[in-house]
Amino acid sequence: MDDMKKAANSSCNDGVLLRMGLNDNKAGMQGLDKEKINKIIMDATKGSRFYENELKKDQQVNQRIEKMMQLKEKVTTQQLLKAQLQSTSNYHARRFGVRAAMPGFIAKRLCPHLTIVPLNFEKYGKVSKEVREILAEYDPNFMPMGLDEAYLNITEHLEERLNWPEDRRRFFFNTESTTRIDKDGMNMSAKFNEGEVSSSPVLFEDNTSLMDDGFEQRGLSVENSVVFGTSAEEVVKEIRFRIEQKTQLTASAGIAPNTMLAKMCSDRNKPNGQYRISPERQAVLDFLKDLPIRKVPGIGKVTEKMLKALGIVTCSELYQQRALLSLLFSEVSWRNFLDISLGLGSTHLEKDGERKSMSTERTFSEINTAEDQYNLCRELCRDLAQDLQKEGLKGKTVTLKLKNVNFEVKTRASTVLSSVSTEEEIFAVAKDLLGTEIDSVAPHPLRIRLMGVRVSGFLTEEEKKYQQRSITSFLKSGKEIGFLRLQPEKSNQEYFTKNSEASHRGSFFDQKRAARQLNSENISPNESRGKQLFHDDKSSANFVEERKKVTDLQNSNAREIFTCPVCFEEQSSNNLEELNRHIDGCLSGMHVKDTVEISKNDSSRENTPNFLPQFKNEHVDEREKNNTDQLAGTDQSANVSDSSTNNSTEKFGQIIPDKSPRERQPSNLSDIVRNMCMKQCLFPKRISQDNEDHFDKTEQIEGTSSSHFFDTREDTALVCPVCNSEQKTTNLVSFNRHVDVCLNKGLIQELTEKEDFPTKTYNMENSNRVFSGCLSKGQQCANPSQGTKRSGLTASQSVSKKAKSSNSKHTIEMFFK
DNA sequence: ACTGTGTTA
DNA sequence: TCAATAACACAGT
Repeated sequence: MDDMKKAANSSCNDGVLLRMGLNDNKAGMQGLDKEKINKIIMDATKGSRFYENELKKDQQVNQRIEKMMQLKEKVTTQQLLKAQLQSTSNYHARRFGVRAAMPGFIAKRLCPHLTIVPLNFEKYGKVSKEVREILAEYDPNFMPMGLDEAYLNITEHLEERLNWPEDRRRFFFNTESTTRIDKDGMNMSAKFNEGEVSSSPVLFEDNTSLMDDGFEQRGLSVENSVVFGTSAEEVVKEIRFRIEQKTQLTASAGIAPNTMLAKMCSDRNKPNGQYRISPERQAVLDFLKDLPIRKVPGIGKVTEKMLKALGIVTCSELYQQRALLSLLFSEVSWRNFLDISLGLGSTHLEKDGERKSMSTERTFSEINTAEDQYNLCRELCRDLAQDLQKEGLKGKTVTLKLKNVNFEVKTRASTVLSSVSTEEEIFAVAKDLLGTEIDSVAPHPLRIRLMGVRVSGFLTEEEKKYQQRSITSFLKSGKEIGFLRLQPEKSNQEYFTKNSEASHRGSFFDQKRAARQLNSENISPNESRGKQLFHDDKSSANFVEERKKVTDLQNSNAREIFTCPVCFEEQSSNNLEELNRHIDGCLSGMHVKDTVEISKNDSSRENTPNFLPQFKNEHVDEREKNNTDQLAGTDQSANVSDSSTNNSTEKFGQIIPDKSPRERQPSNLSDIVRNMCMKQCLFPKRISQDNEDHFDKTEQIEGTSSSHFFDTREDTALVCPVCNSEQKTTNLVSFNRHVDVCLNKGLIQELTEKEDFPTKTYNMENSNRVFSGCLSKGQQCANPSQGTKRSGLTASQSVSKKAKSSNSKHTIEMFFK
């Protein structure tokens, strides 16, 4: 405990150095003299405004940590125990809760044997077509990430490759600049075999004995060539070899069963090497065991520091402290932490979605006159407008970013009702924001060193369509006059700019000028008329957009046939909304059914929100067992709800009360565990018997009693994402159950053996009271599915996409994403 | 829902 | 190394 306090109150110097990124946990710094560099930078920056600001920021972080530690002090043993149970079961319920919705989808999400290869190019290369061409040979769907990284799934390539003749795996050293390449070649071979887990001894041997006339004729002798094997490692070596031969760029790579691990792998042998984590559970855990959390993508210096204050440095500690983390951090965060500690990551390479914002910003030496600032602002708007138009984007929100000479950053945003894209349109908004800021420091000048403009809130593709349709139909229909009468002029003004300059500053002339600017490229020889027309035009578009949205939707698309993921009936519909309505209907129908089936107990419901998810799960599982026919529907409804928005989860929680009070309030720990195990059918026999044999038995029993709905259609083997072992069953119900078991394994063990509990000082003798206690009203409710907000101690993470998708409504997009 | 700040890559 | 760009989480309103 004292250690943690010390860590939290770490000195300012430490903090600043941390902030400045001088922390050698990340690869690449190992060889450098950290102390020396720190000193140099300290000397260079001490006393500067920059340095002062870094200090300030660091103190803010320290405050956050302090707050967190205070919170931690208040955490009771009871809460921790409760959290221990919940964190794991809620976690798995949510993460794998989508189960039955779509067999194929799930199977793909959980099981594929992926090999993902991020390539980190050493030099900042124009990773031009050439490279890309090479990568596409191994995975046509490879995903470039930024300029210097790409993920590819070479699973299929590996299969094909097994049958390839050797010549197809033979590559030549570049012969054009012989001397250099020879040298490179030697370096390459040396590096290839250096420090790699299972480098192939065959590589660079055996080649000399083969002579081939064809090669000789082309001036390519086998001495100048390499044959690569058929393993994943060999493939990646081949890729790196080819890239280097073609582009002179070296790359490091990682091979692992998911993106997160692959990324960390590629970090391992950074300069010019590769590393592989085999997809066995133990290999993953070994890799993670002593891995500093800082290495995990998404965990930056702040998160690192905060976790360090809790005594967490490695990924395994992240797992050990999961109960505490679930109390101190937001749900998104701690689930991400748990994901990390279990080595779970995304196994499919999703195309990154549509962009959400576009911005441009510039740093400069101090600018403090309003005139310069406005000019600069206009310039930024011009640049941004160009970029926007290149991608054909229009956005509703304009954000101005300012950094003053003290390095303090401010952003000011304004959302307008009609989306903007031209220089004038953007500037019209941005200049107001800028004006407000200038005014706010008046009579002092606004002294800035950075200005940026961002546009966000883009129309979605569909919205674009409607708008275009609306505008064109509007123009054609010639109903302007009728519409004009509906909208008084004043509201038109406000329609365009919410922060209308007229409202707080800006004179009449300002308005005039702004209007002129806006109109300059539009139309209208007559100024006043032009202004009117301009605004009216915008407003009309909006009006039409809103009014016609529904009808446009209905008329827009040809009828298509979808299969409802809930009732599995084919739905012929001409738009998504209709379909979604159907699905919602299906889902709520299920809810109603559930409600009727389960007796409601209001008094206990209020007292037991914390256990809902667990019992929800039980509830489902029990019926999976007892009534396979009905099960298909109810299970799906439950699980779809699981993955849906907080709203619907909440609703779900309220509608579905749990079981009888006796079960809800077990009198002691072992009762809880026993109940849990029996209800969830996780451990048919004695829970302390926690071995692999168990899984098989479980599967055999359940495999026979499960509905066909849950059978995977494909012949793909299911691989448990937790233990990474291939499962014999093709039945998703039993497969999911296996995953449950895996996830709960450690927990159950801990609870039964009463050891390995995060902080050993917690008194387990309290356990008898823990659960009744935590059901009382006064207790802090930490149930995530109830939407309880925690204080902002959270760290963000790149899983957000995951989080988002599991938060999306039960719309069809979710299933066909 | 929108805005503003902070973290991360 | 540093600036620029983008995404996202969270909190406050």
